[in-house]
Amino acid sequence: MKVTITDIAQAAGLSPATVSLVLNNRPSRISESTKKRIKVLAQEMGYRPNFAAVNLRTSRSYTIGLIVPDIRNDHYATYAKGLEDFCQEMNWSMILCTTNQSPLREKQYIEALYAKNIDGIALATTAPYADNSIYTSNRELLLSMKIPIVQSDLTNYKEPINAVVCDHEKGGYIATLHLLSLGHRKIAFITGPSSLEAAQSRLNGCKRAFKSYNLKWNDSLVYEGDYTYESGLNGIDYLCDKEFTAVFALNDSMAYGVYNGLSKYNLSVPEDISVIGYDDHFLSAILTVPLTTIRQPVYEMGKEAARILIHAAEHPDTKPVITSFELKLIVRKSTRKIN
Amino acid sequence: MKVTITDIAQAAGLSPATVSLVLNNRPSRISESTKKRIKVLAQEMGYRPNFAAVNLRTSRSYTIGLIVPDIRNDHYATYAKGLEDFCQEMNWSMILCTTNQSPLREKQYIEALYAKNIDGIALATTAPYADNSIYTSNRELLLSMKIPIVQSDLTNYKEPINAVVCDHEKGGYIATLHLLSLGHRKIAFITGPSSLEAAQSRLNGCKRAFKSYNLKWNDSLVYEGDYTYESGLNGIDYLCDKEFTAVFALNDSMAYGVYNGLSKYNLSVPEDISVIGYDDHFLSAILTVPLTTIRQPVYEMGKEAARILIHAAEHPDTKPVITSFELKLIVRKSTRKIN
DNA sequence: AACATATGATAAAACGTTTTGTCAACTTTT
DNA sequence: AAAAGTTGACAAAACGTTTTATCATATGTT
Repeated sequence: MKVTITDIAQAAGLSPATVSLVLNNRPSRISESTKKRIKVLAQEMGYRPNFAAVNLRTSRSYTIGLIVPDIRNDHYATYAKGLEDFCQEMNWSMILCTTNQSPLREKQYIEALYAKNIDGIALATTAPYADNSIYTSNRELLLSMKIPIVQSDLTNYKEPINAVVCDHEKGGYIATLHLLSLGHRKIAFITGPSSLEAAQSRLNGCKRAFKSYNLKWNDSLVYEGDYTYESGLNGIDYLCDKEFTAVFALNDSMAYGVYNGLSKYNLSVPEDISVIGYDDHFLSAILTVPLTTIRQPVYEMGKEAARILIHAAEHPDTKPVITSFELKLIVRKSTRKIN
Repeated sequence: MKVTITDIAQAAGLSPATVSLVLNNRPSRISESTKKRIKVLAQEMGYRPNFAAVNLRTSRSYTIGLIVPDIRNDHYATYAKGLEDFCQEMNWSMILCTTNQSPLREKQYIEALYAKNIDGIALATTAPYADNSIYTSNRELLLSMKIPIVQSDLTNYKEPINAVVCDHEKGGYIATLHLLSLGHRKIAFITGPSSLEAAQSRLNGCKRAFKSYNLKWNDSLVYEGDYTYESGLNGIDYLCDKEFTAVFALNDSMAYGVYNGLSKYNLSVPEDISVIGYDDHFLSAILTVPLTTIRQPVYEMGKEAARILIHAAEHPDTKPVITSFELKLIVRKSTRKIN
């Protein structure tokens, strides 16, 4: 059987109260000698606190929930790892919830986490799903629960919330600038869904780079993808009869599609077409033609998200914070100077 | 504030006992009319059970723990997704624990999960780590806790345990057979760590295929890798002065290393060298030269693992089961017939 | 009319903690 | 020697459920 605080109290000839006080290092007037005695005893008897009891009594679970669309996606896996590593350091736990982009499933998770007295929720689902109304009501549900939350890559809530973000406008800007500085002028863009805040920002950055070079923006060289490999392929099919020397795929998955799409038309990277991605997926470094891309410090964002959540759980009156991370251009072999 | 069973009881002019009985659909002699009344009231008042209380009272948490080396690894992410999807269907939760291959961290997790009254543990860490003794003592700790566990890809415990496995000997066999049937006779092997049961089995399957063709096995064409991309690269460096027409990398990551290693020596796939991998990583299909490989139904294994765990938690006296899954040869473009 | 049975619901204990106000036994001060 | 202060520890309630034995009341049987 499990050994409880009462068992220890009995063995030591003390009361459960005393044992609890000592084991939690609570300010109290217990003598050093009994403190030592209890700690030794707890060690010897192999005491492990029963978290269900702690949780019930304190309504704290020392657990956070992570809600992501898909854990197989490297981006979310890395984020999860960051969160989880920090939780481990703090002796907290993380419940993983994957929604498969279903707002209904998201709702179920939110309610389930609530029932478990979760101490914080990291929300990594940003997409306004097809059924926007449930998506929105989920945000409201979340806010009404008064549980600390931290959102990634999104800040447009009604009330201020914790968030970890990158300046994607700048990301789009520096990537485009890279291509421009290599001499490219006819640049094709394969974007993310225009409904996403971050996707919009990236594109705005691209446009700003064009402006800074006094170049005219050409909408016909823009293809709206959906961040999938396939949409990268489709993008090239759409672009094939247009004139361009470089492609900016606004995430790496689409860049892979671009690679294969180009090779279908016998165009090689970077000889014929330069390609730049966004995300720095771990694969991008080991492709036959390593991909130039923008790196988001996703792992660090995950860690910071956990830090924010745990801090907010322990100091209920902290104001929401938004932590912004730097993006970095990683130049590899897929982009080259022309002319 | 949260609405409790007592609140509902009060509102209905009944006792908490009655409400609990009804809400859990327990066999009882409560009249249909009160049942309905309670259910309606619970709905209206937005009742959510407090799991901490349930957990404390029943010492059931309706939660399983998943222990993996690294969630960024596609294999484990897919496995996790399988588990998590099934948990979601059953309204259970999954706590994610990533060990980074540290047996100490594994131990901490096992103890933390125990403290949370976890109902089952899916162990996906198979590697006898550097410090074998902790690794082993962790298995014993796990067994001594009398919590249902399900191990993947490993069966050599002291006592029988639940497991989900593939017949890797057969996997090695059919992959090698594929190469042999294409006319290859000088085949190089880049294996996994010989300390791993599954890696050993795969290699045994390769040897059996050779025997079935009455061919002599050549140890000098075997390079022991460690399942990483780099060891695929290193394998080619080791093999470069040997004669071979095909490489069997015993996982896909190493196969990617092989691709790049070969291109370093100006050898192309499959014209000069055929390459076959193992795992069917999602990338293998979208490489410029799509990789022939052996597919493990990892997602299904994850689902089955969850099913086993939940069933074992609900029927404590079930005998351990070992579910075996079929491997499948996926022929793509990286292997070709010669002569 | 007296007893047995069926029906509907409840009282109360228990799960293992945390926490606060209280208490007894010393020690110091007056 | 009485009062005041200090020290060390505890009693008891509370958190929100689940569960079992029990209790009225109503219905049926002889």
